[in-house]
Amino acid sequence: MPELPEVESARATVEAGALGRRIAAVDDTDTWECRPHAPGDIEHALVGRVLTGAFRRGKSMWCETSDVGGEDGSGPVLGIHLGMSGRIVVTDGEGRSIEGGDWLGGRYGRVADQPDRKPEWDRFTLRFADGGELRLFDKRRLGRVRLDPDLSALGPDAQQVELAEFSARVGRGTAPVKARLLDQSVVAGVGNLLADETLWQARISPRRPAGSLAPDDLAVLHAALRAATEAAITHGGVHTGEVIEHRGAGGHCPRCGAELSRATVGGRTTFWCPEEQR
DNA sequence: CCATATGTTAAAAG
DNA sequence: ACTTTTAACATATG
Repeated sequence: MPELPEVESARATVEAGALGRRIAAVDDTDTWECRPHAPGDIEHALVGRVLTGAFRRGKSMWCETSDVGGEDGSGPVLGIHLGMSGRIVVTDGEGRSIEGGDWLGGRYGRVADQPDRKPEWDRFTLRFADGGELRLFDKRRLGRVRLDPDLSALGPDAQQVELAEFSARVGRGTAPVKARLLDQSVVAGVGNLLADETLWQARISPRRPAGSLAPDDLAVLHAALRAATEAAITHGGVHTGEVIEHRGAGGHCPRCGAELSRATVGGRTTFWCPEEQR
């Protein structure tokens, strides 16, 4: 699931439910997701501390920490990447999950049950002194947890980048514009589905060389990215995009009815409307 | 067995 | 040297 909107929901969940709770134990024994740390490294860094803030840039999120009663951010930083299938679950002392965010009516601190998940897919766990937990469960195991992550290679956040910088970064090169949108060092946060939705909204072909886009094209693309991102956050995920539900064999454009084209662009399966997207 | 999957990245190619 | 593409990564599912 995770593209920028899902990571933002995860960040909001951590912010709403996990801050200020004393960390009593840590399971960091998955040496793949916690690489290059050895088992116990993250545990020793975090036990006895509390999370003091949850932040995000693109698809990367991180939590600042402190000693109990200490100054916010004085402890190590806990970096989390959800990979292809990772999700965050925060539970209260009774085992009920806590969700935060501006989606589905904008209720903060909502308590809800967590659907289908298997315990063996838990890859990393913080156990709080009150009995609750913060878990990363990740079916495909491509997520990552690490201390003091290096985020210097990330471009500006796709939700916040302004038009001038967006145009300068995206509107150059010979690669297909979709490949540039997917490049996290150009702009951070756009994944395969959000790219397709954005390009569909902007009526721009994913195959257009990025450098061929006129300033007006880039302005439309920028607006479409902002709109698609905001809508996905509000509606609960990138899968709620207008064209996303039509991605698949025999899918048709929900605007004009033309059959969607399918090809690999930027290394990923891509759907677009051959009539409207030029 | 083959293809597919909402991500990242090292290596190869251009 | 810089940009672009491909393959590999670990795992599940149809």
